[in-house]
Amino acid sequence: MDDQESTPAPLPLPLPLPPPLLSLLNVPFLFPTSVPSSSFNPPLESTQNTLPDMDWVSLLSGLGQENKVMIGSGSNNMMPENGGGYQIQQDDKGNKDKRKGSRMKKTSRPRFAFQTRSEDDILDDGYRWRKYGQKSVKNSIYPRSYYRCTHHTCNVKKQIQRLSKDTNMVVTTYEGIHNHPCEKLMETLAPLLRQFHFLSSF
DNA sequence: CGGCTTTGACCAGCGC
DNA sequence: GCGCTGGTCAAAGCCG
Repeated sequence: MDDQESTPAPLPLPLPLPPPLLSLLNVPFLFPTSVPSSSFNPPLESTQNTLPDMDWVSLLSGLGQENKVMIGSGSNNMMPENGGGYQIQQDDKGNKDKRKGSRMKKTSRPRFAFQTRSEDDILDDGYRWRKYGQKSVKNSIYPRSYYRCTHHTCNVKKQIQRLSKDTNMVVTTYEGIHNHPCEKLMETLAPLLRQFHFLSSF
């Protein structure tokens, strides 16, 4: 049913790319484009440096702590490989949820959580999202919002939650990989691609 | 009128 | 087994 379950491992990229580009490359990593890169903060510098009021386990759950992969810090902390986010994976044994249909809580899809400093809850990552739920969560005065990609064949979800102790901080968790190009990006890049194609023909 | 948000209800996982 | 919690559904309402 869900053909995203067999997604290949993320490609190591030399530079951090905006989400639409990463999506085109089928790389399950996103970082905010609507905030200055200088204000971007990876959720962890190391596994010890957790946010005091952020329930990361809960936010990234559905997998259980034993299945959570925390990637250490590195020189390029924009990259998930270098600690720019959590990558959540799950082995076959972990997928023991017996729920039917879309109420499945546990998935084997990759998850990435990113912390951004922004006044806007919703980061413009180039994709269209439809909100399908909002829940108040424990230990946070702000609710958690649930979004789904509006593309017909795309099943990517994201959760957005603002930190109660640092109200400028927004934690965005992406689940799954877009299986379609970003419309906004394609519109933006079309002239550039044409130019590139023209120049490369020489 | 279609697409989206809001929001209460429902359901399953988990800890005790 | 029970209660709490998180994730999702779906009806109702809003908006362009």
